[in-house]
Amino acid sequence: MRAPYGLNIIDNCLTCQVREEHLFCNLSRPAVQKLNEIKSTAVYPKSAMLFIEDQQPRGVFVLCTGKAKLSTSSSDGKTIILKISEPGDVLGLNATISNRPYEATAEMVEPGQANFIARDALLQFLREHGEVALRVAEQLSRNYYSAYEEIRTLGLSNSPSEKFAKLLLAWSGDAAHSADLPHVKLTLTHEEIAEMIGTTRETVSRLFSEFKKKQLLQVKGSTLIIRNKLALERMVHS
Amino acid sequence: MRAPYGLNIIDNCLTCQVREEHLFCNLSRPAVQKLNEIKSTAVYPKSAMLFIEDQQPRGVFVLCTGKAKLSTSSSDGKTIILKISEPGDVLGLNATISNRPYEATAEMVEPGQANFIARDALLQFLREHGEVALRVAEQLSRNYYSAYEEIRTLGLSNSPSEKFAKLLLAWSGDAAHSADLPHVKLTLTHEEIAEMIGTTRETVSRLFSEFKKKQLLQVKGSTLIIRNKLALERMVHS
DNA sequence: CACTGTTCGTGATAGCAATCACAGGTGTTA
DNA sequence: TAACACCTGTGATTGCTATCACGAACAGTG
Repeated sequence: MRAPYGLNIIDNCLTCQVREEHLFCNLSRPAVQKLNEIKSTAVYPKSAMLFIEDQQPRGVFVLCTGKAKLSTSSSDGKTIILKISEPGDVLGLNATISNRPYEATAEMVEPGQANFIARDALLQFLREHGEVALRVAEQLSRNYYSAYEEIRTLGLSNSPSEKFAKLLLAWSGDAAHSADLPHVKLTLTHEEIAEMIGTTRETVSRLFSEFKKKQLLQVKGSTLIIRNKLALERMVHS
Repeated sequence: MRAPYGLNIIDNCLTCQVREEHLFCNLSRPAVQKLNEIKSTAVYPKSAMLFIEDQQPRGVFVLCTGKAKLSTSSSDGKTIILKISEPGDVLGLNATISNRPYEATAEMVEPGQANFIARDALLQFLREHGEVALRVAEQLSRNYYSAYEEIRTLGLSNSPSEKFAKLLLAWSGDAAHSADLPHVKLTLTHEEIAEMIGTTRETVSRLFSEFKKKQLLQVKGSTLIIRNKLALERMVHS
């Protein structure tokens, strides 16, 4: 895994190509310029920690390439995964804005690149560019919504099968379709899936078996195929 | 309950006396002035709905007096209570900022008074007063943190007793102490408590019995006394 | 290729909490 | 004061899932 990190750094990933809703997109020319001055780009290997729960916030990370896992854990070792962040996501924004400790740990699950913006520089920047502060508010609001969804999932659906179905549907949402069936690349272990839906590894294993038997899904190597999206939606039925 | 609502309207509760962290506090003179122009005050009876889940956001409510219950529910009737809002809290901010449907229902559990600020006026106001936009970001960030805590509670602690202990500790946090023991006014039904910790009414009843027997708490009329805070903290042990 | 560590599948068991059922309280209205 | 609606306590039962236990599959490494 000692690949040539440091090579092929994407020059300017703040100007995003991907999704419109991202922070730092479609900004005024001077704002973009200033951002480029205060950001610094780095490349991270797999399982690198961008930041760790309870650390004082140093600043935000804008993920350019790769994926990062956001998780939190309790004193007795139990862990929950809150989100798998994709390129374009801004990590550590809440902690940085409110100057509270990072509420989660961000760990790269795939090697990738991220821009770092130090807290002081960011706040200064926001004060100078009021337009962007509102964008930050919107981003925080989106963060809140996804946290909120998480609460609904954990609080309202008690059975693991329901939560598992919900997760599969979320995955199939941003999946490639081939022959009309959504295909998802399976990058998480059963253990990690368990941490996402608040259950145990064994239960996830059994859920896979059960869902395969019911023709809801199919696994080919590391590719997961959703075979009956409708049935999954009925299980969630909310 | 047909009390003389409309009387005794607190003149200007936006300028807050209570807590410094509240939005709309310590603003510049012109900002306060403008706020007073665009707000409108109303009085709500018990169980009045300020807004309902999935409605298009009309604007934000700043609670002046009384308490409001924020809840969300699934199609099969299960409900979770997210938060009991106190005077000074801003309700509906996320939905209003991001122009998505209200994510929860806000219902008055005690009669009270609230200021309403319509969405358009608020956004206009924020654009004109960049200073406040950052404050809004901070507020959203706080909202996120409490949502986050909720996730941790629901996701990391599986047993109802643990969650119940956590709730009691949260209550005792802002409680009056008499003879060194925290006293809490019990305004919620067991049903509602159950909805806060994601369990059933019966289980809450049993938890009360169990905790009484273990000398952890005591109930006198509608007053709840925490008798052994330390033991509760050990149960949560995080 | 043997070795080691991780991931995965699945049986057996036990315990906890949801569910159902019902009786005793409390408060409110006519 | 009677009637009613709601809240509270508690028993009995059942089902689900965490836990323990083990072996198989797999990947990386010397």
